[in-house]
Amino acid sequence: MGSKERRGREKKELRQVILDAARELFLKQGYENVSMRKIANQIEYSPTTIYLHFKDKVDLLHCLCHETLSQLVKAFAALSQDMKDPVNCLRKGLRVYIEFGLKYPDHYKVTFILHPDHVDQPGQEIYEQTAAISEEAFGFLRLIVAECVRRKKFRKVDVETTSQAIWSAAHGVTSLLIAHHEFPWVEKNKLIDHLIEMLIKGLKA
Amino acid sequence: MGSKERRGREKKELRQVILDAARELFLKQGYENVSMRKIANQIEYSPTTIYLHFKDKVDLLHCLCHETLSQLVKAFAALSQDMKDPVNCLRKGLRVYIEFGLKYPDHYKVTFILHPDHVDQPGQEIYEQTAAISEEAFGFLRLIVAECVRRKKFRKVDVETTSQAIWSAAHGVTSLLIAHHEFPWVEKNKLIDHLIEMLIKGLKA
Amino acid sequence: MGSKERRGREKKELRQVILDAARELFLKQGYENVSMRKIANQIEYSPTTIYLHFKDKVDLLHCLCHETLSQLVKAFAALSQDMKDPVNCLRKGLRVYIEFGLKYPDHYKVTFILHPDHVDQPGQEIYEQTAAISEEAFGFLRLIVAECVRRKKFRKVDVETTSQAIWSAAHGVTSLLIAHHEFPWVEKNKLIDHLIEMLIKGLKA
Amino acid sequence: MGSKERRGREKKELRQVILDAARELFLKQGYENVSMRKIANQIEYSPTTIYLHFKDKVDLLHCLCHETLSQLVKAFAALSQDMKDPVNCLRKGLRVYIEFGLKYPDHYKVTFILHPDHVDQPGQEIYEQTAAISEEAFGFLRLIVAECVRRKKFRKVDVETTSQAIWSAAHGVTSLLIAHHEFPWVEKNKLIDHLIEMLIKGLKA
DNA sequence: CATGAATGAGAATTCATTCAT
DNA sequence: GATGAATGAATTCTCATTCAT
Repeated sequence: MGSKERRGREKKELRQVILDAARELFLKQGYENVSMRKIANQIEYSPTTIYLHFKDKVDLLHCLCHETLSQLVKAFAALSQDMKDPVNCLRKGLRVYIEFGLKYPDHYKVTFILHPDHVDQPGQEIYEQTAAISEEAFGFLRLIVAECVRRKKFRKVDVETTSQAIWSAAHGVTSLLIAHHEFPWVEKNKLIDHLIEMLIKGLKA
Repeated sequence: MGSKERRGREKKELRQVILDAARELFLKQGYENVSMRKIANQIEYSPTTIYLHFKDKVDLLHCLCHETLSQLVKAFAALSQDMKDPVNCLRKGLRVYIEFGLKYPDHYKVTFILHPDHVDQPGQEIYEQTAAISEEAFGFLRLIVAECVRRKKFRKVDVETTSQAIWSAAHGVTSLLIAHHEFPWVEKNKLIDHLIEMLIKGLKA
Repeated sequence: MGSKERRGREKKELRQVILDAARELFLKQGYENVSMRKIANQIEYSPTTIYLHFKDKVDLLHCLCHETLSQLVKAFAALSQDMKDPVNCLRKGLRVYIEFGLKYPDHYKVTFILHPDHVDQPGQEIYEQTAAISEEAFGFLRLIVAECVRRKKFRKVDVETTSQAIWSAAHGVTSLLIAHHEFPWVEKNKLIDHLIEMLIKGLKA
Repeated sequence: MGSKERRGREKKELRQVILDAARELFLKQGYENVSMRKIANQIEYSPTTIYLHFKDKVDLLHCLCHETLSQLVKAFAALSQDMKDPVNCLRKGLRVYIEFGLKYPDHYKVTFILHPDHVDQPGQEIYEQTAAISEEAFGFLRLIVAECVRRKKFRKVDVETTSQAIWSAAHGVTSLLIAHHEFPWVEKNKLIDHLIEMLIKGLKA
């Protein structure tokens, strides 16, 4: 039943196939509502097979997060290459961050929303990795804000405080949009743009 | 096993005891990871008893949110009595909101952070109630922003969009401060004030 | 909720009110699917109250059966008063029996279909009563058949064997119609009449 | 507790083991009073295991019925090969049916007696299957009756109605003999023969 | 590398019933 | 006579996971 044909998908490494399926399902149904069996069915392998590639369900999620955080970092890295216009760079960076959250709400939740206590287990290798890469991502923000200040695009604000405040605001929209579907939000992009512009205006020299 | 002693809290209404226990557990372990049985064990009653007070698990969550929102609404109502200086009123309002969250992180998390969205089933009575009171709370913000615009303290921004953006930002700090203790935050009040001022500056006429 | 108003029903004895409600519910939903609470809600009393009048759920059912069997016996008794035309009397008697079963399928099931083992507990007073009244009912059939033979309306068949065979046939339609809703039966009355006439024809002198 | 030894019946397909245990329990205690756990305990497997072989409890019941009906169909098929004397064929067919029930009372009860009707959900695959095979079995009876009429052995009765009436009668004896051991029946074969002859006489041309 | 079979633990929920009042 | 509060036991069913192969 099901795990027979394994329709002609390109020979991606199975590990990646699993990750992709899991991501898709977590996204559609939420981490807690996706069972290993569902993932297995989706990819037409047996549940057992997943355990050959991932220690357990949490591991799967962490790998997913790591993967996606890497993408975020890459996107940030690309962005901060070109710092000719640091304000625009910040603008774009925030967009990227927020959209990243909206696209992978479950990874976002795990990484930025949930209390780490019951998902992360400090001390585990994968946890350290996630923490590190997460810090790395924040570094870009700090960098860009610093550049804005250095180039007098922004008032002479405290870089750390400002970066944290900006992150907070960006996290705010992201998480609310993710968690509160039922609220009568104005058009999503309008909201996001408005917030970003407010922040930038509030910092302009 | 356990349901024998029921330490000296017999007087508190059982309903409230359940709500408190549920909130605490939902927070520590996440809504999906808390079973009715766990709640029952916590309060040293049988699982069945919970069903005498709440229709089901979702009902429990909704009641929890409702409770929190009611308190918040009360605080806002007091504030918006005096609108002489609407900008200051907004400032204070945001402070109130954020501090409310920091003071009652449990309530805040359950209401604004956890909120598994498959839990909302439009059409159910309790859903409408929560939606209504949530709308009521947000209404205060909208009111104040509108007043700021009307009195030309703010640019001619769209009131709804702006209100949502402000709420987002406020929620951002609140939730990050609550959930990410481990992050090397700058001094809490400094961060909060900085964010609030940024927002206000970004809106000034 | 619910047990407050107890709408203006005539002051039947509560016991009877419970019996009537239970009969109705058992009928509509089946014995196993009716909870004491459902019955209580129906009559707008508390579940506890039912236990003031009936030992337990099985007791309730037995009382119901007894009540209805009494009616059956009464109907038979009335019928067998007038034996001018014993064949017609048999015809009517079978009709009464079958329709009784179709009208009170749960009582019928308990009394005639289910293996007594797990519902009846020989030795209990109520069980003996039901057995006795059941035997009483069969007696009428025996009586009528005997009369048909005596008056040469029927061939010289063995009365006991014939009575048992007739009962078997009547029980057959009744129980199949009750238990096999899904079968594409011809019109119910047509089937019943046809069977009865077949039986009678098969016995005619 | 218990699921350790799994006495020497490892070879029988587990699926069949489950079916047998379920049949036995459904019979002794009634479908509604048998839990998946009870079945599991009986066979000394975990409840979960049952779900590897059957979708749910209803599925189990349906498979049980299907199994029984298949056997009956086979027996009928053999019989209706030779239709030289259709009346005699009917006689034999009824005998086969009744004796089948008496020989395998467990199968018979589950299929024809218990059958909680809320269990049938038209539209489900298994339901259609059961309906089909049930129809198939009944088809033999219809066939034979039709032949009796066609060859003027019987009056010009409605074939469908007559077939249903005959089945009803046959079911009647079978089920009463199975379920009501305690009744003072005349000699079993005498009763059966008497009923069959009555039916046939009642139909003769 | 992959799986089929199996399981222990636990999920939400409902039930018949009792007890103190 | 009636009830509100409470419960132990049971229900169906799902889950993450493991083990022998």
